[in-house]
Amino acid sequence: MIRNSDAALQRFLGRLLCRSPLTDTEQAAILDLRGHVVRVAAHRDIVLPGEETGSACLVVDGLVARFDQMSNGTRQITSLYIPGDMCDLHSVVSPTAGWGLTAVAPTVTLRILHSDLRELAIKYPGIAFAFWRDTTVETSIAAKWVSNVGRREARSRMAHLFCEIGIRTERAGIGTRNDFPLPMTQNQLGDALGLTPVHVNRTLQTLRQDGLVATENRRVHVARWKELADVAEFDPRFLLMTERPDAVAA
Amino acid sequence: MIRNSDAALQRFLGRLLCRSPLTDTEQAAILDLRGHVVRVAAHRDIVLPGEETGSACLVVDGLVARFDQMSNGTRQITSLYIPGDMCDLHSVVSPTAGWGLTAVAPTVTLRILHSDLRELAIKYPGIAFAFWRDTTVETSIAAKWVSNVGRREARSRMAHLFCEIGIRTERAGIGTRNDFPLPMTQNQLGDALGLTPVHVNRTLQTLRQDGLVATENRRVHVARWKELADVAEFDPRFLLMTERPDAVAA
DNA sequence: CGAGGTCTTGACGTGCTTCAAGTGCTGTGG
DNA sequence: CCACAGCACTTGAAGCACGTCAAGACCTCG
Repeated sequence: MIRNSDAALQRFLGRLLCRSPLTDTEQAAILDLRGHVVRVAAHRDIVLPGEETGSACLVVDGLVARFDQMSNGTRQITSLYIPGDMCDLHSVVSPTAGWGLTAVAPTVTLRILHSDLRELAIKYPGIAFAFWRDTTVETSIAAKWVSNVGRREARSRMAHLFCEIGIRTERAGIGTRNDFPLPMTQNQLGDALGLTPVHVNRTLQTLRQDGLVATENRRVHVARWKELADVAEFDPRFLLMTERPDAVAA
Repeated sequence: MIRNSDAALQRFLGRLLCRSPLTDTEQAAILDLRGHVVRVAAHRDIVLPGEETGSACLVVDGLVARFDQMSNGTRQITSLYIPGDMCDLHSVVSPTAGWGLTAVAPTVTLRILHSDLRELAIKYPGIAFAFWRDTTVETSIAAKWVSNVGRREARSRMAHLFCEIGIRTERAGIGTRNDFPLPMTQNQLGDALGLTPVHVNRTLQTLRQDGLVATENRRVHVARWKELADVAEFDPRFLLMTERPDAVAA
């Protein structure tokens, strides 16, 4: 249990360091954060739309989604959080807005008090900047999702999501861009892409038939990264990683 | 000229104060910011996709859009900035990502050095938090755009944009929710909503025919706010205004 | 007075949705 | 160890929202 949460904090720190320099003291302060571990079953909501919580939610294992819900009950996933991501970092400065959080797959989370995070940000300006910078990553990804959903057809849209998650999981050390876990049902994939489950299914089939990706056991295997990225018109700059993720071989 | 920029800083300060408390000293520091005024003609790009700049861009007058460009040249607008908004506040902590900025209408901007803003954030922690909080508003709006484009049909989507801009312009003191400037062509409206200009035209017509809105001279007149908000399923919480914007009469 | 952008309209095509049914898997209780 | 319930996935057929193409009207400004 403690092992898990330490590993998660380490991963969170890695994510911050990927974009922001932090002194040893600051790094130690991050790793000293405490929270309690909460396990959530797949398809269980963690925070209901509009609900306010006093703690942020660090993903230790599994997959979490932020979603918006329409009045007819259909959902749109607006961001995905993989292990090492802090779901509610922005709520340190802003109370929750009307979004919900749900466990896409069986998930382990570490709940960390907003007040603890806020204290850290006040005490260490470097951490405040790192946190701020980390939330801009979310903005950038959200903006990309807008153009993805607004201007690309299903096939390209799905390819783009695969590329994004591939790079992010690789960066988090959970998989490689060519083979990574994506524990979502086709239904949830539809919620993320703004498509119906039926069309997700058919679109996925075309990607498979063209030999671009294979899926098995909730993992995505990318057979030809370059071609997939072409279909997606994928430009990784929006992920705001200072190390060029392009560098790695395709 | 100086008058203009003072008014813009005042408006920017008002926007910050709407969500963050600032001491008198901090407020004065914001108002003391200096920049140079740049006028931009309609349809002129301010920052090209991928370009980096050393200054943020405060909208004094007009309308600015952030956009993403597909390889075939089509654009998707990912955020709109009205007078008093700072376009590139997040680039104080993150270099530009691949987005472009364009003047939707004839626009006056005030360019403020990132370094000046960063200094302010370092010197006054209250300002750092206010800036951070301000960027979370952008995230929240972007997330709402995802669900808007992903899960709503054209009519509802357009209604939602009108509601959003109505509330934001009202808050900025530029108009009321029932009558506000929206200096966009139907083409640009399509770029914001993920629709073709032709379909924007037809959709707008249905809203007009149903007596919900009227447009003239680049202004939107909302005839029946309540009904428009219903069509949009508009819930203003995502704008993160501490004062309840609902309070005002419909 | 002409050029070019903006808006409008019509006809037609298509990507995606909807509805409906059926298959296969997995886990659970008798 | 089998029966069955429930969910995920798959497939087909039909419909609709929106895109595409094309042309014409209107407006503004040089």
